[in-house]
Amino acid sequence: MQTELSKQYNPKEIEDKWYRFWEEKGAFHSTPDPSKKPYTIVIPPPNVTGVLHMGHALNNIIQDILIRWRRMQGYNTLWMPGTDHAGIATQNVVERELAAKHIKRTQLGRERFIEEVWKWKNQYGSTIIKQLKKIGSSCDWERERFTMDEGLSAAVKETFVRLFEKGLIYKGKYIINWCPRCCTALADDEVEHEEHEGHIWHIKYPFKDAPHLFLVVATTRPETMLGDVAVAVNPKDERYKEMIGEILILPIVEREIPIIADDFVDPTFGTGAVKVTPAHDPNDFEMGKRHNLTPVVVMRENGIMNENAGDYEGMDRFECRETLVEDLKLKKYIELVAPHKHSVGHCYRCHTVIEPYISDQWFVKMRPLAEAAIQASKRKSVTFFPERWEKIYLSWLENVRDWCISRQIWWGHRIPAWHCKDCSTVTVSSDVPKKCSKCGNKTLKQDEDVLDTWFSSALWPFSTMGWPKNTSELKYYYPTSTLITDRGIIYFWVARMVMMGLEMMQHVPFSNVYIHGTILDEQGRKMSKSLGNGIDPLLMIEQYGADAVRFSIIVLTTEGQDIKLSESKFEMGRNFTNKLWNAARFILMNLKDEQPNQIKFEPKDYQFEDRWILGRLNSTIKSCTASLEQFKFNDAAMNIYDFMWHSFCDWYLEIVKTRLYEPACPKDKKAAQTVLATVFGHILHLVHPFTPFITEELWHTLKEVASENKIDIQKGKLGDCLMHDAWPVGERQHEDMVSENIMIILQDIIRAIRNIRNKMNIKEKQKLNAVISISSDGEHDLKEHSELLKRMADLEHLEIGKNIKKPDNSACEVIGQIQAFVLLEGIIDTDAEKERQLKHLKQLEEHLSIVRRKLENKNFTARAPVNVVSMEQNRERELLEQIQKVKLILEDMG
RNA sequence: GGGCGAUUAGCUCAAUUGGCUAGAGCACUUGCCUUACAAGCAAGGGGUCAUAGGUUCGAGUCCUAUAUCGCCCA
Repeated sequence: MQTELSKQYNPKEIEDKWYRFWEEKGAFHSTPDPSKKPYTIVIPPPNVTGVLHMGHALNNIIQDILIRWRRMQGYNTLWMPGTDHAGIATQNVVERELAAKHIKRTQLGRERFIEEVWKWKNQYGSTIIKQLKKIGSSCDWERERFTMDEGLSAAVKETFVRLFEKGLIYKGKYIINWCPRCCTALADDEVEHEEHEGHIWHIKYPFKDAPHLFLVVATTRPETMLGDVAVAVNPKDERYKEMIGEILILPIVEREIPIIADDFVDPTFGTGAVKVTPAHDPNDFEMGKRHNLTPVVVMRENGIMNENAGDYEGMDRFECRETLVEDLKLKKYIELVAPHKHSVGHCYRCHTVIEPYISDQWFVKMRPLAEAAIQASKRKSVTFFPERWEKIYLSWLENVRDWCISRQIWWGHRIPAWHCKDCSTVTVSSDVPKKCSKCGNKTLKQDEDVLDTWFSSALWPFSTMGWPKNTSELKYYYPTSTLITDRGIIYFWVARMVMMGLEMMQHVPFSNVYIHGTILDEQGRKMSKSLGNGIDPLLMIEQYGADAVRFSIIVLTTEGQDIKLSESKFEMGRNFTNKLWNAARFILMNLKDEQPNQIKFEPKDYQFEDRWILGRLNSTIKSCTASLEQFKFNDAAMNIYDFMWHSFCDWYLEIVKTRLYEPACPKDKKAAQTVLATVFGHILHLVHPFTPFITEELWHTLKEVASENKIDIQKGKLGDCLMHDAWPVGERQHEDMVSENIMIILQDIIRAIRNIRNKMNIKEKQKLNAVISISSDGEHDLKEHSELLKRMADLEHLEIGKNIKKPDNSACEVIGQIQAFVLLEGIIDTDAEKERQLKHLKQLEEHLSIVRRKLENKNFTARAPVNVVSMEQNRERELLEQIQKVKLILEDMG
């Protein structure tokens, strides 16, 4: 192995290598093992048509962090991967490809078209999987599933049959959301509503018996009037009370339609009289049922007007609207046209305006299923993080209507229902039935429709484990642990998985749901193809490395908040990985010994800085683990970042250099080397879930160089790769608040001296002399560390003592009870020094006044907890002392 | 119309659930190519915590309004 590292980290040299290494070792693979606790995540299956975007990246980085962390903690972790067949989306993609070759799907026929889709899937379907590997996802690829594969198809059929037999699936003619471009029904939540600046037309409907009199109705979709079968008013509406039961003549069509009374009509909307079009409006459909009206369908499936539209037959629905309005105007049937803002539904796959349409469809009866899902979250069998999403989940379940599951497309799970040619009985079965279940006739025809893709996705947490077979996987891994997803599919997917899990498995599919934020562009807009504001994660990986992308994204991810992203944000992660790399470079250079010996040393041989860094490491391990347990990924990442950079590199590495370069004795050097390598090894472990590639690379090198040089970096046995190594655990023996507190004081003193040096324009290399005076008893503690102080502050001579008087020609800094004097004979800038002291005095006095304001408040001293009061009292005393010192210095300067 | 979220340094975000002088990263200023790292080092400057009330000994944090922006549902 190469142990000489380049000056700058180059992710390209190592990332693919390690991914291959892990995959070849089968390092991601999990098998049921009852002696270990499982930790399971099922991936939100991306569409086979999908290409990795930043949202996927974030989603999968989080999953990978959890999986890698839990794996290191000793759980038997399974991250179940796979893709979704995305019925409409995939069919659209393949249709578009065929269209380029001037082929229509209908020309091919169902079977040949489906062959084409499979061909497409086999060629392009793995694109997103390859991309997931690029970002380092440690999925169990041996178990990769696809919603259309054999096992999952069996699960879909089984579920359909069971629900049907239980009466939870039914077929019937209802108003559904129809996409005239995709030519299929959609579920309610597959419709996206948008505010449109439209119009409202007030149309005059003449009375049959008095053609010069009119009833005026208001509509935003005038073309549907062709299908009107009544006009409705509120029975309590005084204006129309007398007219109920009268007959109107539908303009243009000249159909006779009655005026009916229905409580549903809102008298304050429009004119208070509404046209009733049961075939083209959900409310009117219900009203039609209540009044026994026969719906008139005026549109074909593709949005073209049909024979019931009379002269408008053959026109597109919007063309019809325009023409019809013109005709109504000409014939003076329009009373008023007003601009009107209203929400219009669009197909979530192709954005075509949705048409409410009466049609024969399959439905899942949602109430009983939803009720169980509601109870599950109320008793906390499923917990949302952040918890506010529970309300969103509940409100959907509480108001959900029956789910239209049939789609009039070809790509998907064909409904396992067969219609008898003779008695038209429907036989539902997971195998092809030989005869009609009622009349025994053998000529059966399978239902043409396929199921909503979300129907199969809803089964994902158990269908991927082999259900309906009772596999060992199912027994071991189900229910899964955590689901990580975006808020956009709480209804589509999360709620439906809970319903199906409860119904089919009698158990929720996961105990925790973590909802992460959405990635936005710099201006806070959603990233979209049409805006062209997306950032390609693969391009970013190419430029900055996968680890840098992962780390940057995670640092930006504060719990559940959206993330404004720009390319430059990735520099942060790149700098972090480069810092890690160079820290490793330094350590590796300094572990190398000409004649490595097994030098024995005891814990008592550890120096102050060793104890300090081990203590800091210990608390970092604890806080980092605690953050991960609470899904606070950015806190965990920043914790390690801060420790690695600002404690380990900035201070420990610098302090320890003398021990490496000019050791007092071999033991001392060995101790420093051991601590250096041990702490860095732990850092690599802690960072590994965030930046798996670079840490794996550095760990292997570190391990090798350490063992060559007989440096024991980890008690116990070492794993063969970092990703299978144990997650660090905090150890009491390393807790060391004493060293931590002393180090804070030493750092303050060093910073103070450096500050003076800087303010007085003294070159860094120029050695200075200094005096440190302390007004309390801590002088021995300070004296013990005088070598550290001298080295870190670049001092030649240092005198430490109690209450030493300010030396002449010195600049001073007051740090609590300590005064640091830097002797500057001939170089001191008196004015600058005076200014510094005055500024400090002002700060101290301001602070004192804040503290005094509190203490002078009798209510404060009486009611605040004693510790808070005594804290303020101590502070007052300290401030007074410091002010005194600064004043003396100023006096001394004249 | 209903619900949710956001508003803190020039920018992007934190703040352990009400208690030290509100912290990071980027940007900025000054000085350094100091043999791990200029993707770096050292030292700095920078905040009326959206606004107005209220609760409290004490509010960025809790309550009530208001404003602006965003998301979801109808």
